Amino acid sequence: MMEKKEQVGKKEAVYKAAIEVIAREGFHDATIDKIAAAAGVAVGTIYNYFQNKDDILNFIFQTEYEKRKNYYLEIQKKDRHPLVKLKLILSMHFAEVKENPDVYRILLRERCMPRICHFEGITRFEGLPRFIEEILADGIKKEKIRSCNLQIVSAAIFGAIEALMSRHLVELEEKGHSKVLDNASEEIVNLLWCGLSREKR
Amino acid sequence: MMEKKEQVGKKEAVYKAAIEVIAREGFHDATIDKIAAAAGVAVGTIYNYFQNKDDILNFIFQTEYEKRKNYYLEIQKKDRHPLVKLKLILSMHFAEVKENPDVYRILLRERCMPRICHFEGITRFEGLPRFIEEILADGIKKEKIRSCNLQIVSAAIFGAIEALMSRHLVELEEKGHSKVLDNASEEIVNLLWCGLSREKR
DNA sequence: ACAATAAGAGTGAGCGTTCATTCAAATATA
DNA sequence: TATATTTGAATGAACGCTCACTCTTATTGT
Repeated sequence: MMEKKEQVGKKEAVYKAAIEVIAREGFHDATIDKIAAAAGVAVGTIYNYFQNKDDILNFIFQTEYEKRKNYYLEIQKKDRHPLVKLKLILSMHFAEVKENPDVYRILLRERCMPRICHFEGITRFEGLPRFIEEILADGIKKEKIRSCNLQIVSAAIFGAIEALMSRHLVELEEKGHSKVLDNASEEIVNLLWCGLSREKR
Repeated sequence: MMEKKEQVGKKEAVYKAAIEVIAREGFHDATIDKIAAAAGVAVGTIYNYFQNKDDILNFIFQTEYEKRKNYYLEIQKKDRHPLVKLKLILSMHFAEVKENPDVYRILLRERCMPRICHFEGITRFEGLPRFIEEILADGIKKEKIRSCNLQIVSAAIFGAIEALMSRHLVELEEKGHSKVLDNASEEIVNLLWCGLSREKR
């Protein structure tokens, strides 16, 4: 009647199929043929929605980055103790990885692709620790936490988050289930608050 | 008739060339031709010392894993405070990444290859947090540090180490120099000991 | 002379990408 | 309403290129 024809969620279908296949086989072994088959679509069709194979991965990273960024921003502007904010970030990530393991398999595995210029989406992702840095900075300014080296501590926290999610996914693959993340956010926040010292406070 | 095989350090030459090329281009784009050229050797020669391309990467991981494992074991059996041991581990890694950035570019980037069965060397590497776990367990038993979830805390610490090294390498590539690791081990050990609380102890 | 090792052009499989063709729905025509 | 024409999404066989790996020949060492 008007507009284009029916592309009823074809891109969506390709997107979901790509996540499934790339998560299972890795980006390198995830051929266009496999993704097309999983999406129930012809090879050529994929190229109606994506420029090339790299573009698919980039799109995944972009999309998922936006989600996280928005959540980070929301948390950031709350008026809470910095460690409460950090706990929200931890819980968000841990809930997401439980709900969407495939996505995180990709984010964590393919994040370190070499090609410099391509994959803008990946480099964006590397900016997430920046949000943590700002939360810490704000907390120091408001004298809620002690002063520290922001770059180092924020990188360490983000690294810890990633490592725990990786650990969770490995356990999931090896044993079919995982309790790694069950108390992880409490444990980490507690560690960040009082450290490992035995003295009571 | 001197030895069973090998002429003067051909395997060593290939090994070093492989590290250089893989670090620069990533494993996928590091072709055998390039490695052979960098080693000043013919393609066929490489196959006298390595079964296939994967075997080269595996060998790198194996070799480098052994180095770290031995160092971890040495530290582990010292009679020191657990956080002193941890600091030694941090310092060792940070010194190594400064001295041998190419090796760590590979260890950190290619560590998350998908192929399950292959790359035994990589899965070995994933065992390193275990040593941290044991150091912590020992420290708790001897009442040097408070009790905590070993799996979570050790994974977090190892993740923090990796993240800081990655950060260092990125800065190095972007700006040509990096001070990220200059005070990193002190900062992290301090964080592990007293956390971010403002209260004095 | 005889292994042992090096050499590197050749080979074939795999895969990303293209493009001529198809065909059902949308629109125009009568 | 019935029929002709246009449109462009979908298709998938074919293409071309990139490697990992092989194999025959050359070189080196004893």
